[in-house]
Amino acid sequence: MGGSQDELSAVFQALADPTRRAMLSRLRVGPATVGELAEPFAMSRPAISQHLGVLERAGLIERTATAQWRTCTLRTEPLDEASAWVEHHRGEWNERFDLLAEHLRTMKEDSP
Amino acid sequence: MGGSQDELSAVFQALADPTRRAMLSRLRVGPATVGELAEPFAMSRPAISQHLGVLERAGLIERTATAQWRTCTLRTEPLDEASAWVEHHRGEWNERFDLLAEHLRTMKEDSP
DNA sequence: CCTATGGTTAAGCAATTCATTAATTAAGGA
DNA sequence: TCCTTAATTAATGAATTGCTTAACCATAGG
Repeated sequence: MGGSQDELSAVFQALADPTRRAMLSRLRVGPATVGELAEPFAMSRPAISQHLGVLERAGLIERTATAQWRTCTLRTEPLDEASAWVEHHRGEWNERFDLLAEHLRTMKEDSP
Repeated sequence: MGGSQDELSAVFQALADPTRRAMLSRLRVGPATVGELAEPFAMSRPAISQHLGVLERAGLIERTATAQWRTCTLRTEPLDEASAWVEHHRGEWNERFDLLAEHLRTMKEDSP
């Protein structure tokens, strides 16, 4: 099996947890420190750190260090593969929708 | 706790395994018996049965019994929620794309 | 009834997941 | 230097996952 398969598994695995999904939702607004990400959750910091590790290993976030803070940034590329898989399995109508989506995506790539 | 009990988590968890994804891909072509689904995999029947249990609990398949065969059918509804989540987190351009998708979806619902 | 076929259930095991607390690293400020 | 803040690493433990083999259930057909 290719590494691409495992990548996709890692992404879906990362998304299979409400805490991690909430973290990604927060990061959609913009980058945040670990403390800011931890704030909504009644959970120890090491637990937060481990969740961020899962997200980072799946390629869904990036952690950059400035002083004693780690700023986390959302990375959406891995979601493209996940999206492609899901959309491809959503039935007959969606197959036609996929073609439109791909067309629009191509148009976007071709534009500045 | 290891298990997340909400529906969306169960769907992503079910998709986080290459064997289960391959099973769903096979079912996209049409219904299949457990034996037919098991055929591509070097894996015991109980293992197959357990994977199908995960898919069924996530709502992604339906198992109906006729004689001694269990026919499995793909159910795509749970993928809608997963798709919505993923699409919603795929960045700025995709937000605009979401609007288009929703518009098309509405048009589809309004048509016979 | 007996037996083969198609699947599931039960029990067990190694590996992983998700959480904890305690210790550690690293930077900033009095 | 000492102390606080920010976050990670280490060690631990309970629960879950993904697989196995052995036993079981249900149906079809001599």
